[in-house]
Amino acid sequence: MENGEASLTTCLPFKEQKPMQTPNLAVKQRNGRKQQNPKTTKGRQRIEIKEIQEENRRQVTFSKRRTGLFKKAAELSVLCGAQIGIITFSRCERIYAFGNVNTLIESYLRKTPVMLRSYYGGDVATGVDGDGPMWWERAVESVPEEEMDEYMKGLNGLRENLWTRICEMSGDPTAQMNAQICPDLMAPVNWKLMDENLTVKNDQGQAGYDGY
Amino acid sequence: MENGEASLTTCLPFKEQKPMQTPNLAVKQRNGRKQQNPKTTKGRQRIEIKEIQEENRRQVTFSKRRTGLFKKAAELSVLCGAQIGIITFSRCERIYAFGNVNTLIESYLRKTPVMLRSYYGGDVATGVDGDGPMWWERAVESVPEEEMDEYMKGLNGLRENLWTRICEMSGDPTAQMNAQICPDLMAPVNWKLMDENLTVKNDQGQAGYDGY
DNA sequence: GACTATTTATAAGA
DNA sequence: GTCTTATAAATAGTA
Repeated sequence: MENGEASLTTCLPFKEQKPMQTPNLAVKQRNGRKQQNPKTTKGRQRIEIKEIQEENRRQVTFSKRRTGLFKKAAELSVLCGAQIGIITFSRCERIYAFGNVNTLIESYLRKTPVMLRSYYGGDVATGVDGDGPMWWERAVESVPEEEMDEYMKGLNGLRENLWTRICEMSGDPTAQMNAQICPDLMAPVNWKLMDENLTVKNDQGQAGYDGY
Repeated sequence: MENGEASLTTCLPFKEQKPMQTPNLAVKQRNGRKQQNPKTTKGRQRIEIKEIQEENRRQVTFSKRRTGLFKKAAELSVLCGAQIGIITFSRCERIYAFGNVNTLIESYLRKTPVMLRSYYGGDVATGVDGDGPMWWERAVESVPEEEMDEYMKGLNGLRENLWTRICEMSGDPTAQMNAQICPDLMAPVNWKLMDENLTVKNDQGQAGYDGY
C-alpha cells in the first residue's frame, strides 16, 4: 500500500531547541549516594523533533500525539467557541479527522479566496482549484477500513445518481441497455469483496508495515 | 459576515476534570512565614473547559492555544511523517489554517465523495447544510449557459473518477474488461450546448480507452 | 511580545 | 489500547 506520495507537511520552521542536555544527569547525581526513591522509569525524555525512524516508536508517538492534538483542539473549540477541523493522514494513508470536517471544508473553500490567514503564509492561499487536474481526476488511494462504511455509502449513492444522470443526459437508451449487459457495472459495490485483497491492515501487532 | 453558524466542534467526550482544588494552597502555606522568594505571579491557573465569557480573555486564549495547537501539529507531522491540516474558524469567522490545507482537502474529498457539491461553483452558494439535491442531480435545463462548461467538466470528471474507483473497489479485472466491451460507458462525453433552448446533446467522444 | 508558577502532555516502560 | 512515573512542555495570569 506504500506509494511514493512523500510530501511532508512541514510548515513550521522550528526554532532550534535548547541544547539537549544529558538526560537525568541531575537525577542521577541526586540519587548518587543514597537512593531512597529509586526511579522506576526514566520518565518523560526529551526528544528531537525529527522524523522517528523506528517504526514502532513512531507509531506509538503518532497515536499518543494525535490524541493529544485532538484533545487540544476540542478544548480550544470549547473554550473559545471556535470551529475546528483537523485532517490527518498517517504515513500509510489512513485518515483521522477531527471535528465537523465536511462543514468546515465547505466554509473554507468558500471563504478562502477572501479572508484566509495562513499559519505559514505561502502555500495555502493559492485558490481552490489550481492549474492541476481536479481532485476527482487523480488516482484514488486505498481507504482505511474504518472509513470504508461511510465511503461506500457515499460512493454508491454517488454512482447511482451519476449513472442516472448520465443516462438521462445522454438521452441514449443504449446506456441503459449497456447497463443491463454489464450489470456488475451498475451493481452497488460491496466492499467486503476486497476485504481479502487488502493487505494486512486492521490487525495490530501484525507484521504489517501498514498497521495504523 | 456575522451569522448564526453555531455548530460547536466538540468531538472529544471530556472526562470530568479532577476536582478543582483551591489554587495555590500549598504555595501559600509554603510561603506563609518566610517569603524568601515572593511569587511574582500566580503562575498558571487551572481553568475549566467551558466557553470563556470574557471577550478579551477568550481572545487571548484563542491566540495562545491556537499557536500551541499548530505547533503540536507541526511536531506531529515531522515526528511521524504525517500530513496534517487544520482549519480554524474563530468566532468572528476568521480563518486560520495550518498545513497544506488545500492538498489535504483534496485528498480528503477524494475519499469522501459526498462532498462533491462543493466543487461545482454554481451550486455552492446555496448553503452549507446538505439537504438539497447534489449538484449533479440538478436538471440540466436549470444550468445557466455560462456555467455549462464547468458543469460538464465536473460531470465528466466525476464519471471518470467514479469509474476508476468502481474498478478499483471491485478489485475485479472484469470491470476494466467490461469497460472495453462497452466503451461508450467509459468514454468521455462531449456535450454540445444547443444555444436556443439549452438542450444538451451528446456527441460520442473517443471510444478507445486505455485505462487510467 | 515576556515572565513565572503551575498545570498538562507525554516518553519510556510495564 | 491502559496505567504509571518522571520529566518536558504548554500555558494562565500578570506586567
